[in-house]
Amino acid sequence: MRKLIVTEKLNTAVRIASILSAGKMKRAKIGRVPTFSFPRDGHDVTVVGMRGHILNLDYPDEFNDWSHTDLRRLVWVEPVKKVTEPAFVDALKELARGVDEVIVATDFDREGELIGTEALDVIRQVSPDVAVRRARYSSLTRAEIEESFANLAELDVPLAESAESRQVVDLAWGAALTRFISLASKQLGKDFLSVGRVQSPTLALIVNREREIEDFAPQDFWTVAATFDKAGSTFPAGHEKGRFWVQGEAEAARERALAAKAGKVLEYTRNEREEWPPAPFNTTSFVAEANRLGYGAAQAMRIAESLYQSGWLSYPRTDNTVYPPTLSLKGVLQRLEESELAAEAKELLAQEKIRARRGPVEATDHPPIYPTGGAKKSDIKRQDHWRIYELVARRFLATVAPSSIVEVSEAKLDAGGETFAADGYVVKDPGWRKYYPYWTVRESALPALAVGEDVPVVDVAARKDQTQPPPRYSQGNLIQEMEKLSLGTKSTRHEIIQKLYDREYVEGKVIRPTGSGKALIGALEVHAEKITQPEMTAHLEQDMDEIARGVRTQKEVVTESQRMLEEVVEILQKNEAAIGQEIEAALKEQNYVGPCNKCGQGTLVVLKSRRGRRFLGCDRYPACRNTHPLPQIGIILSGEQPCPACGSPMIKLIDRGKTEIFCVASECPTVREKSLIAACDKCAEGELRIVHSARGKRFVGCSNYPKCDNTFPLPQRGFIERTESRCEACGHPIVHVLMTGRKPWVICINMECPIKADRKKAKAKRARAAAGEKKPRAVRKKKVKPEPVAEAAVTAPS
DNA sequence: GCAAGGTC
Repeated sequence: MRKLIVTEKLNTAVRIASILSAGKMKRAKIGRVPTFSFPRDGHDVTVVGMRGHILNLDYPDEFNDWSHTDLRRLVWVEPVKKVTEPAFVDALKELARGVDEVIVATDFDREGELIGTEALDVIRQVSPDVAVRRARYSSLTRAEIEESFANLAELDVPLAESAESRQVVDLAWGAALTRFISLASKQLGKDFLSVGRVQSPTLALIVNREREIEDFAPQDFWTVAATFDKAGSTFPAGHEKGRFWVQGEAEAARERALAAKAGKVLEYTRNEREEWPPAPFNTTSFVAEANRLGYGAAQAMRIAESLYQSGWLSYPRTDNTVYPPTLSLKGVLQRLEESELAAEAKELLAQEKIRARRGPVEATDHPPIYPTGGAKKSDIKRQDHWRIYELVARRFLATVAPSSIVEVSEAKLDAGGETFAADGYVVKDPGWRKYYPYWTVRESALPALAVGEDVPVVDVAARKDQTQPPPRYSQGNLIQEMEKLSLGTKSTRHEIIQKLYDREYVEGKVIRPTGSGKALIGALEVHAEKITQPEMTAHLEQDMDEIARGVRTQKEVVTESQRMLEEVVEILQKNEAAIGQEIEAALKEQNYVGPCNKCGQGTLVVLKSRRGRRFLGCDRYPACRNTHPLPQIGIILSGEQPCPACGSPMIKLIDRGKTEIFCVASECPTVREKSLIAACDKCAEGELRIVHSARGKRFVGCSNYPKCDNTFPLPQRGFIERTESRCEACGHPIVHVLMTGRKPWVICINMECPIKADRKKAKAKRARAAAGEKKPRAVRKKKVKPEPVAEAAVTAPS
């Protein structure tokens, strides 16, 4: 008998084949698709792994023309299944020939059931009467795989249908509303505007937060803080009341406390407290943490997937925060002994018992994200990949490390009838913190006090403060909020956020909605509220459960949804003109910078080149061909006022909280002044200026480019200050690099400067000497910060 | 040129 086992992905195919064949499977390929064959119990068995969904729902081709499709009709069109992975479909068809039994062994979840059904549909085209069984496993351990293949079940048709209902509903709502909004606002082709069950409520979160910030009325309040002195050590204590809303009351409290000269200790406690290690990483917590290091959600996932593919990390798409008992913590530590973190791994291996922190979510999909191999920096060459690997490896180390022990003390003191609270927080034993340096703690000392004793008052101060609006979302916060609201899945949330950026609905590291993002949500809330609310997902989930339980049919659920959608489309169409105008106006305003400084008739607007680079151009193109380069990072807004020096429009650039206004004209004296380094020493015609590459890196280049190709690299961080001096050794310009809290760094811009070569040699010599003496060198941790900020006006060579 | 869900 011939049996075919179909899995969801290559990895599980390899694993299942090697378990069932005791490692003795034969590898082959059909086209580009790997297969694994072996004999078992007298049968010929072949395992093939797919690539997730191999089919996708779409409308028949005659509905492809957006401008000529009646939307109310589109709502009721039955979508067809189109092949998205032809190589896998071909391979399945070939494998289906002469097969007696198919065992669906895709992931044990709703989508897995549908993915298996898709494969089966293809197989049945070749072998209509093939027998079908289902293997259900929730982890890829030998025991569980053996068990699931010894107790095969049946394919769960209603479960697959529930997933298919989701596909139909998402496509209908997504396509109808996306087309409507794009047509109404005349944004067609690559500039289309999209709407969806997950993306629109996510965008609404951002827009609503922005409204809260806009509507926020800050309120003044005062705080009163006293400084006490216990035998020479002073400590601060805040007034118990916290915020005083009336200045006079704060002042009165301050004066009463000050007049008292001493505070009487009312309460004093001191306790040692255990602080547990952080929980193992699931996708959400990993992305949030990587985001704190400066990585975008999509970028962090891309790197994690790449590290998974090359065997350094476990599967990065998981909800689980509890290591399964089958994962050998000791084994992982032993592999890390081969890594850059060998010393840390050794220390943790020496523990009497190795146990891990359990996280709040225990799921069976995949283990939490952990390092599957011990990597050295030379194994992972890209610095951004290395930092992600190190983050995951250190997180793992922390989860198996001992608790941190801290001493927490609290005191209450009375001074002149006013009560003050002081607290101390001191790390006694860093425990896991030693292995996980990403979270810094703020320690505060509180001297030991005795209840009833008097301590002198050194000072009492009242400080004015203001209430703050809620903060904008970071990508990390947003992904956590999405998880809380069940918006999207571990595999899609980062993609949804990326989509909001791609559509230019949002911008910035600290996420702000753009004009079009606000206008879109504004219009949808009024006319199609459902699609802006997370509850739509919750309802769909319920419907899917009911289909899976056999309480309702796919047809019932889909028809009901189509009816609602038809109503929504009707309402939208009635208001099409107004909705379109609102969004168009917002788009225009969003891209407007000022009047054209060349032709005087058109306006300068932010445009995108074919390669996605943004630049300023005149809207009278091609009559006026005026363009100006723009920084590629940060938010671009109109500077509103014309440049005082040359009268051209100005731009406001917001990047990581820093706002800068500068003139768009690269020949403007204000711009030249900011970017000028010195006269070019190569061509004698141009001058050397700070310019930015396409990827946002700054360097020094000649203004005579492309005639003169003189360039020099620059440090990517810090403010570059021009000097009049030239290098004594090579004659190139000297610049100062200014960073807060550091002395100015004086450098010659020439990388080949003989002085630098000498220094390098000396450093190498020192290093050799140190190695020769076998002196253990302190590990110097490099502080790595996110991508550089462009602080000079951009004058890229044009 | 639509969505969201898998996976690379």
